[in-house]
Amino acid sequence: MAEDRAKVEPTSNEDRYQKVWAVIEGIPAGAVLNYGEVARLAGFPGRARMVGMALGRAPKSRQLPWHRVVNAQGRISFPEGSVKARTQRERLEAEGVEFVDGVIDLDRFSPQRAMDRLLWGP
DNA sequence: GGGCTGACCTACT
DNA sequence: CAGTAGGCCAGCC
Repeated sequence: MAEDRAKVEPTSNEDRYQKVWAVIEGIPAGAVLNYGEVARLAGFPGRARMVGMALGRAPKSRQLPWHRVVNAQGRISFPEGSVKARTQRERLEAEGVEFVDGVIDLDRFSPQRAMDRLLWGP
């Protein structure tokens, strides 16, 4: 019946956002992930845009480390010079993330590398 | 319900 | 290296 059809899609969008937020909360300080990677880790490959939505709709009470999410080119996805962009950059640099020409080396500042630094030092 | 937008990505030229 | 094209899909008219 119609109810069975409804159960084919058990997860609501709210649930999807919860998964996305959980992944973002798992990004260690000093590391960044791009939107597509967050989507993939949350179980939604190819849906990078959803991550942006989830971030925008995240409740303030959640205190997400939203600044650790950048785009696939390693650049901040807010208009350059905007308050948000500057805030994000400041927070990242405070954690040791380096910008070269406004670009972050995603490989060098991946969560994996961050964990390595934690264990082995810089 | 159709159309547009957007904190995006990959692949290809 | 830059620029384009197509894919993606939840919100919001």
